Amino acid sequence: MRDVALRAGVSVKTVSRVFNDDPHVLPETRDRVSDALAQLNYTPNMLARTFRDGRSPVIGVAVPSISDPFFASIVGGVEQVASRHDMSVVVTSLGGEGAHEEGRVESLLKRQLGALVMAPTADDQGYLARWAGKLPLVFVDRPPRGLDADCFVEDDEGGARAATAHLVGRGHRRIAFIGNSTSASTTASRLVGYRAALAEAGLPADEELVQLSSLTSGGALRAVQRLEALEAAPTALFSSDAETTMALVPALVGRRLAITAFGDFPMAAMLSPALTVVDQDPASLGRLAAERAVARLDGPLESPAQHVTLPVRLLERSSCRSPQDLVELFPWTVPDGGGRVVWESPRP
Amino acid sequence: MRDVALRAGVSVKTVSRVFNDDPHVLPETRDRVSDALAQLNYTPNMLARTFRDGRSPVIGVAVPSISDPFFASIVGGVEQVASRHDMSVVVTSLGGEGAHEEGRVESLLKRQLGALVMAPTADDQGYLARWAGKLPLVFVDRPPRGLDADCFVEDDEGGARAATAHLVGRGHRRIAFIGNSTSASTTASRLVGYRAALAEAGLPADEELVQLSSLTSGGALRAVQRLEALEAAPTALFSSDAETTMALVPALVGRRLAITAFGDFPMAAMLSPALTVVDQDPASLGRLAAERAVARLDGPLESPAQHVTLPVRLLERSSCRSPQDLVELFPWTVPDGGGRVVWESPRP
DNA sequence: TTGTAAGCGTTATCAG
DNA sequence: CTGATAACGCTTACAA
Repeated sequence: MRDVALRAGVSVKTVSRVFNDDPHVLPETRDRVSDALAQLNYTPNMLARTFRDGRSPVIGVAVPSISDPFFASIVGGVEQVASRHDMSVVVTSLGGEGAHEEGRVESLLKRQLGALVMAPTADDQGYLARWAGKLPLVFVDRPPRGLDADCFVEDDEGGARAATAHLVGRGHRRIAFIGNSTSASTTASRLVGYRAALAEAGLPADEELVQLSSLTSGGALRAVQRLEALEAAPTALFSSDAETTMALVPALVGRRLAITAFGDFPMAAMLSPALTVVDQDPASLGRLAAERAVARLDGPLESPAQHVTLPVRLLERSSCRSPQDLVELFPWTVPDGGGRVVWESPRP
Repeated sequence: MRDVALRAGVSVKTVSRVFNDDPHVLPETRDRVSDALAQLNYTPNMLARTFRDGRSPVIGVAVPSISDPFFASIVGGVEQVASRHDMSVVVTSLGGEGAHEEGRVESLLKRQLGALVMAPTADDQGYLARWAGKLPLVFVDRPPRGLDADCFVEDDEGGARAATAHLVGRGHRRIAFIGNSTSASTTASRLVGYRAALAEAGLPADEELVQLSSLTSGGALRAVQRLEALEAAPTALFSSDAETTMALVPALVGRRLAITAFGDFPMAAMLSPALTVVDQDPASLGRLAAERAVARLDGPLESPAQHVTLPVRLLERSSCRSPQDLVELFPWTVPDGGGRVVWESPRP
C-alpha cells in the first residue's frame, strides 16, 4: 500500500480512500491511484483491516460432525446467510463425546470470531459465560446448559410424540425406543415425547424397551437382538435420530417390525419399505441461527435471549403397518457389509 | 496484556514470553505473571498474532456444495488434518455453475489464508496464478485448468470403465450413460472410461445413450423416459455421480434396468436392489490434500506440482442382473414425492 | 480534498 | 533474564 501511495504520489490514506470508495477524492487523483493499484496489482490485506477493528467478519460453526448430512446442512444454511453478509464461515467438528468441545470451541473463539453458532456435545456450556458479552452465541439443534443464549431447536418432544402415537394408532402396543446416549439433549426430549405418547395411550412405560445403543451398525444389531429376546418383544420401533436409523437399517434386514424415525435422510423414501419419519429442516435451522447472529452483531448484544422451536412434520411413508400386517423389512438387500469388491484401480 | 504486565510488575514482552513458554524466564517471575494472567483471565488475541506474522493458520476449502455428503466428507478430512496442526478451516460453497467461483475464492484468499484446498466448478482457474506463489493451492476431486498445481483426484476413467465393463460382462449390450454436465471434469473422464469399455467390448458408441441430465429428480425422470423411448432402449444404466444417482433412483421405481453408479452414498447398500457402485474415499481425498497443503507450508512452496490419482473400487451388490434376469427396481417404495404429511408441530 | 499521527495486540530485535 | 522500541497494514480522528 505504501508502494502504491508512492507510485501515485499520494499518501497511504488516499489509497485507502480510493479503495473504500470514499467520495471525497478528486476523480483525477482517484484515477492516478487506481492505475498504481492495477500496476502493482495490489490486494488489500483483509487480515490487517480485520485486526484493526478487532473483530473478524467470520461466523464460527461448531457441530458434532461436519460429515454428518444433518449437520452439513446446518453448516450450509449458515454459509448461505454468511456469504450474503460478506462473512466467512469457519467450521469445527466436536466429535460425539463432548470431551473435546471446550478445547475446540475456545481455540475458535480466540481467533476473535464475529459470532459463534453451535450444536453442543458437552453437558455444560458454562465455560462460555466469559464470551457471552463479547460476541453473539447462538445455539442450534440443542439448547445450551448452564448458560442462557439464543437457541433454535426443533420440536423434538412433539415430533417424537406424534411418531410414537402414529405407531399406537396402527395398533402397536409394544413400541421400542432406540437412540444414542441421552447426553444429547435432543435424545432426552424425544424420549420424553415417546413416553408421553405411551402414557396418553394408556400403555405401560417398559424400560426394557428403551435401548440407548451406540451408533455402529454392530451396536444397532445387538440392540435389536436384545429387543427380540424380550419376553414380550416389540412389534414396532421408534428410532430417535437419523444417525441411529442409518445404523439400524442394516440390522433390520429381513425382520418384521414397524418403524418410525426422527430425522429424514437421503434415500429414506427409497428404502423398502419407505421410512415414515419426522422431517426436520436443518438448512433453515442454520439460516435462522446465522440471521440471529448477524442481527445481534448489528444491534445490541444484550437483549434477552430468544428460544425458538421450529415445527417438524411427520411424513407418512410405508414403514408403519399394523402388527397383523407386518412384512419383512428390506427384503431385497443383501446384508453383506456393503458389497463385494470385484475390481480395484491399479495402484501406481 | 498491558494490564497483566502492569499487575505483575513486568513488561509486556515478559508476559508474551510466559505465554509462549519461553524458557528464559525466572520461575519466580513466571509465577507472578501466571497469577496476573489468571486473575484478569487474559485471553491472547490470536488475530493480532496472526496479523503480525502475516499469514493466518487457516485452510480454506472451496467446494461446489457443502451440504452434499461427498463434499462434506472432503471437508471433514481436511478439518481432521487441520485440527491436528492447530489450524482452522473456512469453507465456502461455490454452487454448481462455476459463475461464482472466482468471486468466492478471491474473497477467501484476501483473508490471507494459510492454504487453499478446492474442488473447482469453473472452466478455468487461470485467475489463481497470482496467488500460486503466495500460498499452497491444492485441488481435490477435479484438476485445475489453466494452472498447474497439486491435485488429488480419483481414478474416474478406470472406475467408469470397470463399472461399464461389469455391465457388459452381465450380458448388456445397450448401456446408457447418465451424468450431469461435462463441465465437471470428473464427468468428462468418466465418459471417456465408459466409452473405452464399450470400445473394448466391440460395442458401438451410440450418442443417443449419453444423457447429460440436470440433477433434479424431474430431470432424471425425463432422461429415463427419453432413453425408454429409443428404438433400441438400453437395458442398463451407468450413472456418473452420486448426486445424479440419488436423483435417478426415484425415477427408476418399478422399472426393469440394471444399474451401476460412480460414487457410493449413504444407504446405497440398503436400496432394493442394493446398488453396485464405484466406491470413492472422499475423506482420504480431503486428508491427503490437507496434508499436502501443510507440507508445502512447512517446506518450499515451489517444488513441482504433484498429481495423485487415488484408486477406486467397484463394489458389487445386487443391481446388475443380466438382461434376461432383470427385475423391477425399488418395487416396494412409493414414489409419492417423499411422503404424506400426517402431522405437524403446532405453530406458535 | 488531502495528509499526519496514532494506535489496534503481538512479537523480534537488540540493548541492558 | 528482562525491557524498550519498532514494526506488521490499515483506518479513525483531526489538522491543514
